[in-house]
Amino acid sequence: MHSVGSMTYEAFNRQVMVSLEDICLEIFNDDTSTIKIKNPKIGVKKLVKIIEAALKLSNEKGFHAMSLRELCQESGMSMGGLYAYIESKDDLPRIIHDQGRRILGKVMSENLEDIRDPAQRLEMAIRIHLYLSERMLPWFYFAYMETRFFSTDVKQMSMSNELYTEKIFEKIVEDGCKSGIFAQVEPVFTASIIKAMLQDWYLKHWKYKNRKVSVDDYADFVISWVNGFLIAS
Amino acid sequence: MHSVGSMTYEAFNRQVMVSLEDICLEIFNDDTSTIKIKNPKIGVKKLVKIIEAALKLSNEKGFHAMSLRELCQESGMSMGGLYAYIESKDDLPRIIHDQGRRILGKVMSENLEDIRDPAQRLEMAIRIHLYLSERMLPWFYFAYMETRFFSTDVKQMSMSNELYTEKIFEKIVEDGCKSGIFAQVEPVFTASIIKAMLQDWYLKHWKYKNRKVSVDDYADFVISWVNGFLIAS
DNA sequence: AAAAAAATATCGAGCGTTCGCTATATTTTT
DNA sequence: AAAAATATAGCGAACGCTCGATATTTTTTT
Repeated sequence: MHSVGSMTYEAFNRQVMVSLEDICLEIFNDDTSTIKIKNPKIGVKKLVKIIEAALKLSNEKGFHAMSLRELCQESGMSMGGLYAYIESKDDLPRIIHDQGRRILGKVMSENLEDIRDPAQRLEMAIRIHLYLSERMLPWFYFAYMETRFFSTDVKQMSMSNELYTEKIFEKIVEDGCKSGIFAQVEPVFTASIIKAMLQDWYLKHWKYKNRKVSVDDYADFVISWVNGFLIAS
Repeated sequence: MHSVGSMTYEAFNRQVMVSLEDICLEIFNDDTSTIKIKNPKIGVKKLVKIIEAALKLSNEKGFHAMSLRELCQESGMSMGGLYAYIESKDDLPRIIHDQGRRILGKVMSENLEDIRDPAQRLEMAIRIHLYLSERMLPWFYFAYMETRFFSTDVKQMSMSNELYTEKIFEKIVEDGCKSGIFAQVEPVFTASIIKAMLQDWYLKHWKYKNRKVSVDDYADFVISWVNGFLIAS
């Protein structure tokens, strides 16, 4: 069994390798119908640039307000060139969500699979989620703020993503309650509120940055709060 | 001193009168330079329709994606008619924020002014904020989701709004710590997290509606969680 | 290994459409 | 009839998107 007491953001960064290139290669190989580029070396490199530029501009001024001409300038390509990678502007959110979903799923399951104790599992889940959102902040922000604008299928993809995370916390709390380690609480409610705390980190990032609160500080505080409720009460 | 134990959403609705007409009359009287309508009876009525329509469409598809032609159709007026009430599309967020800020400030201060006990004061602040956000859900959603897109002055107005609320909670927690009623906690952190919980109510409203969680249920749960942390630990 | 040919990737001007906005005409109210 | 409010037609600009031309890379031939 793992010892999770010493997990920090620094350790997370050393341990968890999520290369944007790797994920973009997967997307490149999957989306052969929309991506008209053959050479993976070229395609992946540009895909990375497109996603980074789209996230940057969308988070600054909103996806709708971002024009494709701006996106071209930011990612260093032309209108025509861009359209070798997407079929329409609405393709972008799908590509971006694809990328995030793959990483989130991979990292969460990898880090939780061999921790059995509910309290340790809960702490690890909270830390991993916070650390990953710190590392992929633009993606988390985008996924939260822009989802409501998109087509039904992208919206559903995003919602299932959200429920996936929430279910993880529900399950842990439920197990902890059953085994008597946690107090008898409502798992659905509890998971909701834990999630709200985790989201506050990436939605109000500027606030915590201004106050010089590190992600480790925040993680410690959330965990102490959750434990205060689940164990003391 | 008030007894706050029995405060419910129903009681809030009976007690707290926030008429959209009244607020729009105030806006109408203040914005004489931008609003070119003379007759208050006509002007206020249309102003209400414009605000309601703008909130509805913005929350559905985003402020940027909402065209003024759609807004005209939804509010039952023509392009020319609309421009008797606004100088530009960017006027709308300012008017909407104006309206919300007035109500929020009024309701919060009115309901908190004569409660001294920190625990009661905290509970009342949580309930009032939740109940008000339930009643003015489109406004709260709009204020949260669209702020980042707007001009500097509207953005600052919105941020000062946010800090105003946060300061209320900070102050209460601080007082409670000093007087020994609450455990020794970090007021800034604690206020942040309480705020995150309150925001979750109006940001994820569909989720709680699906689960048939009423705003009273949610308020009870938040308060029990906060008390669990502030008093038990 | 150099040259020619083919395949791949990039470019940017320009398409039709819709945007925010306004000048002018018309209707309604006083 | 004067004033106030509304409706309409249309402006220039910017939008998403396309397409023929061009540059670059890879493959084939000599």
